[in-house]
Amino acid sequence: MKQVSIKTVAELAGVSIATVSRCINEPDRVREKTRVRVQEAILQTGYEPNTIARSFRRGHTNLVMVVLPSVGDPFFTGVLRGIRSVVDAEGYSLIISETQFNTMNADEVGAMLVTRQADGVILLASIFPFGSAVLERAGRRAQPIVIGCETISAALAGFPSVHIDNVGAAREATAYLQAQGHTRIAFITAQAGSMLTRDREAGYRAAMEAAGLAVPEGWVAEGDLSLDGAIRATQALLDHPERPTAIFCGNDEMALGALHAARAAGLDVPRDLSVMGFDDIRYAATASPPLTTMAQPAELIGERVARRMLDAIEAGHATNREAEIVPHRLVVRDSVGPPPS
Amino acid sequence: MKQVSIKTVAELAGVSIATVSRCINEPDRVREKTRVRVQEAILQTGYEPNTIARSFRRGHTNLVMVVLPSVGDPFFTGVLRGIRSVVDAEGYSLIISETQFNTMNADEVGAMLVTRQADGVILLASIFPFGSAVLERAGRRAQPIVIGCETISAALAGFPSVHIDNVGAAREATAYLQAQGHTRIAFITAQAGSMLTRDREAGYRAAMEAAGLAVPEGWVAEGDLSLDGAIRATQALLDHPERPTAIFCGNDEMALGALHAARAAGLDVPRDLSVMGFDDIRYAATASPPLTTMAQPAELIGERVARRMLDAIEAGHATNREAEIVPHRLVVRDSVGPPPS
DNA sequence: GCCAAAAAAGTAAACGTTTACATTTTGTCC
DNA sequence: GGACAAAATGTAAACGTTTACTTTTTTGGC
Repeated sequence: MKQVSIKTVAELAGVSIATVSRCINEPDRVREKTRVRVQEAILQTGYEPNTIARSFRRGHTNLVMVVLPSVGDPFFTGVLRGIRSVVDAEGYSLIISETQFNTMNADEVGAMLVTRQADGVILLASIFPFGSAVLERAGRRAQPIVIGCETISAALAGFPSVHIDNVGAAREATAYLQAQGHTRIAFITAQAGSMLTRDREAGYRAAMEAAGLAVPEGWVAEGDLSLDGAIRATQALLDHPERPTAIFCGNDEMALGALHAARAAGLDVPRDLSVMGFDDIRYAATASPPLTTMAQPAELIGERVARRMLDAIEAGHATNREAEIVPHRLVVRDSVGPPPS
Repeated sequence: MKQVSIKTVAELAGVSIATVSRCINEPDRVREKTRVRVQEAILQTGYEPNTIARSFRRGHTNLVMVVLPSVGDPFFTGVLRGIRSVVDAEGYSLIISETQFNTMNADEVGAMLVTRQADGVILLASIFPFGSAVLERAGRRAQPIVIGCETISAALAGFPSVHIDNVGAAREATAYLQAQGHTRIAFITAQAGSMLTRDREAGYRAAMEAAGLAVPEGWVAEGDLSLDGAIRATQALLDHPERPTAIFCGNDEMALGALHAARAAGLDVPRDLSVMGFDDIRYAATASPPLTTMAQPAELIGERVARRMLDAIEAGHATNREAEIVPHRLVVRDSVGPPPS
């Protein structure tokens, strides 16, 4: 069956295809009488403009690509919600690519851009190697990349970015644990090599050093960013010869795992062990016990990132390449208490 | 700066554009010597094929649209992972549209298809009104819709679908609660009008009726599919003059909320109250207490749905319009026990 | 009713690819 | 080395829009 194109409509309405196109895109420029005739023809034929042809002609797709570790991570879900709220309003759709916490090949991202599949790319996950290919190409085309993750942006001065001060926030979280009396504080990080919790680990270490506290070998455990990984990491920590009295987790998902592992080991949180999270995902408040955590404004980050992306697309290049720092906030609930005496 | 097109490459390599195109798409059909010359020209110019032009010419986008309530719902995250695993391998990308648990306007879905923005649509959320427009148009174009949710497919005989037997599964879950000795079993459903838990509610009611048990007014509470909604619903249930001894939740997210509400009310689960979930999301096993739930094979559903979508795209029409039923499975953990005496 | 200006509509090219068909080159066999 | 088939390459059209430019029609003032 043949596609009904603008030509079909034009013939039925007895006008030229240009007029039909104008009826759709700038109705003010055509006479009322013709307009209704064309409208009728459109209805009658069931015509819908062919998006591909339109994109082709216009040179853009109205598609924004988002690269993130996983849509299932509640933190990224929040960021995504923010992104969606702004791009939706402007008629853009989202192509979502998940790295599953691996490092995405930069060439894939570059290809996406250079290949014009998307009008821009929002990077919430680390890609590798950063540098030459992507930068050069994206630059040459003036196609926008906006970043929503500090550790990436650090490596990439010159790209617009939106994020919290991860180092500072982690330092504050650690300091809060110290203020409760803890001196034996462990940290659960992502797998080695991942950049996702790198700054948080740095903040943790800085706070420990500032307080003159040691971080023995083994106190920084790899939790894989997952529930299961964190359960294993917590078990290892509880078996450590110098068992910590508090565990600071690189994200809330892992904190949920730590809570479970502690419970499974017969420990009461926070009486026997304190657990601190990071992100403030929606499950944090209803965890048992409710999780004390460092909140990131996920949705706000998403909104800002998307706004800047759209501005850049509009302008044809990134107008503002600065890093924008959004506020973090300590949320005190019940998973942190004084250390056992 | 002008876009590097196939023409640029052709000129540099001293061949026609057709040859360049062939080098890319059917390299066997060009002589070794020419091929390397063209390859060099491609490298030298940094040429990448323009995806839009290619899609335009080929008539498809290699994009599949997925319409779902929310990517943040762990059940749908699982389905999505399954979908992605199969479409990735075939070079398709995913456009994801979230309805946020509202009913999506069918016209939007129809437009997406008819407009050729995507090669097919996978429907995991209800859209409304189902019928005329979408059906007719999708049918006319032979553009594929595949459904991964029974309550939609029920309304839509004739579209391929993959799902569990929701009614049966809910009946079994309810029967399991009855087998533990419960007679006062409540149900937390989605908001009124939502189709998402409709069949599960039907299964619950059927099991109650089969056992000759009453379902007093107010025992089917609206939980909104969210943590907060379920917390409110649970509170209402606990205040009910005929307080139930077990609560069966339409999905695990709500069961997590119920667990929290019970704890907040000073109740011990399962000693004072039993809670049964549905889906077996990844947080179910680490909840406190670990959640007894009816598992759906989320990832499998995703894989099957995607496979059928791709087959349909390939064939140009849905080859197999049957509903495919995948198995459910009761997962017994610790949130259900005998009723308090 | 005529004229100029403004508004409306039409014509045709262009976007970058792929591909049917035509042409040229290569290889093989005698 | 000539004839012929097969392989390689080239030519040009087509996909459905949008839009710069041109032509036609309408409007309004006299």
